[in-house]
Amino acid sequence: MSPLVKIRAERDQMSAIERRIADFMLDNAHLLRDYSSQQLADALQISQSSVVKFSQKLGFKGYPDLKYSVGEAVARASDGQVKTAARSTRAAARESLAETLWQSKSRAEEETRLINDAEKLSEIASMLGRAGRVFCIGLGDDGSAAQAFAQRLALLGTLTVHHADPVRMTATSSSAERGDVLMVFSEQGQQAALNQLSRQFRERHGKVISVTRHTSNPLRAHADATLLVSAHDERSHIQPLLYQSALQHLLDQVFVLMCDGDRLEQLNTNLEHIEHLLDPKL
Amino acid sequence: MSPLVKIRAERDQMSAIERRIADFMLDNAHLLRDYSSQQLADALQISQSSVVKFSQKLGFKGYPDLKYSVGEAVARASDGQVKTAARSTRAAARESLAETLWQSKSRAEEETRLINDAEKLSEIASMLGRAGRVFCIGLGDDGSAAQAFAQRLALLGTLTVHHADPVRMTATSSSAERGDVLMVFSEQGQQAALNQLSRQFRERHGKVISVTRHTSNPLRAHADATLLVSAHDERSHIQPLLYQSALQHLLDQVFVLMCDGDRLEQLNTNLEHIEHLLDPKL
DNA sequence: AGTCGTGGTCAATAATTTATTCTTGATTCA
DNA sequence: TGAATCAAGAATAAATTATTGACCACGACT
Repeated sequence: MSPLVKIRAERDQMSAIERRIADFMLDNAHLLRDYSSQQLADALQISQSSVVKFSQKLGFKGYPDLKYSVGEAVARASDGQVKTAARSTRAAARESLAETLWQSKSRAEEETRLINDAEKLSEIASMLGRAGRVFCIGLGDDGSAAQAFAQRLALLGTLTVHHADPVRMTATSSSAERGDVLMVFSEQGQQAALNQLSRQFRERHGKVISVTRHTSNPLRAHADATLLVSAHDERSHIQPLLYQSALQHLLDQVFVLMCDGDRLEQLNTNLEHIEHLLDPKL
Repeated sequence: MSPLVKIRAERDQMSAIERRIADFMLDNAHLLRDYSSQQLADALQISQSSVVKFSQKLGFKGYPDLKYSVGEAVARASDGQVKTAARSTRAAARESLAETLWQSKSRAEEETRLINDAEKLSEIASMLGRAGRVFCIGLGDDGSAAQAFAQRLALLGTLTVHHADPVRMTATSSSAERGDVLMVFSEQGQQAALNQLSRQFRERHGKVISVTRHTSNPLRAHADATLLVSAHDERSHIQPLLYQSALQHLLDQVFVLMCDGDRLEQLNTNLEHIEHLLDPKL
């Protein structure tokens, strides 16, 4: 996987200095060839060891290994540019909104995929599958996602409750028991009310799954399992769309993983019921 | 120029040892990443300095520079292959759920893009922008999408109401006036209640935008403008995911199209307000 | 407040890798 | 034969990279 995508994905939970390095590399990937770790450190006014540590944290053997990898990525990328640029400039200019927006979503999806490995998703899916009751909560856009997911779970035969209001949720969750699961949707993970709710839920021996942006945040820190989303765009009206899209894809995966034998049957039964419910109304 | 081409070109006038190095690089270009100059020398039973001199003779700053350059060349060369080779055999089988599901979504998006041309979307965006009031309605999954879209519109400063219940909606819409817009979300477009609501709305000189699957259906037939979604999968638990994704993308496009000067400003103001609303709760 | 632990940074330094120098030996040509 | 040239390797210098240990900041917990 491209190191640049990886850097982008991890950027959010980096320290200030690491983020400086990340930004520099993202901005000047093509110049990296001429930088030793020391020169890079000087350029950013940081220590050389920080650069090395940065490289290792990302999973590379060391700085030269990262550099080599970035070189490959740049080569690939600029190669691709040649191909598309050759497809006449007009074609690129007339690229529809649909296409560019979808590409942005794809990027977000890729970043998100990198930070949620398959085992973790399976684990979460089975956690939800085994759960006695599942509670979903989230505010604003997160609330929509939470609600939609709750409905999907319900179709699979899992007893699921959705709340938009943390206060009422508190009342409900005070009856939480071992085996119950709480899914908390909070992009920034900074909602005091939700964090408190989570703590309370865990005290009653319920499991908490957090769904947040890939930053270090208190909600995520205290959850039994975490779903992480990475999505970036400098335009404030685009970024939420990317976040929602990546989040939705993550939830869809969990949903699909839960669709095994029994539950799939249950789902089909429910879908039939719904169809019957609507059909006669013609 | 690719270093590999250069090496091949000069190979004929090299000394025996240089030729050994050249051959090794040409044969194992993709493995070079893991070789230091010393390791390469050991592998070929020659001295490390010979490797360095070889690099310099070819015009590179030194061995790492040559190595970097070979890395680029390999990346470029294998880039094209990867795209086609990855399609076949085991690679496809071991592709993750995330990837295959996203590919399905991409297909659905593409199909959907083809049946909603850009002009139509612009037209719908401006229709919503000019609207006095906007009403959104839908049942089940369609309801979630309708609700989320309504909230986005509201952030843009457009007076928007969401309903999940057609009966209550009837009451509201009886006050519809010229300039109002009704968006009806109904995958199959067969909901009698919604169709009747649409008719009633048009009688009161409101505009109706239908959002349905790309089939011939009564709802779509009687709308002033239509958004169409195409998404197919033989698996009953997958298809709704694709439908939702393609639908969401379509709505996102309309939203983005509406984000011009004034409204974008309004959006940013609202987002700030929301942030303020949440922050102090820490 | 206190302090324990954690995580991040840097300076110093160790380790590794790369580049240069210098010597040797082989070859050529006057 | 002997001077000149050049490739190659050994030794070594230089550079780059990696690790260590000390320090500080911050949050959690008492």
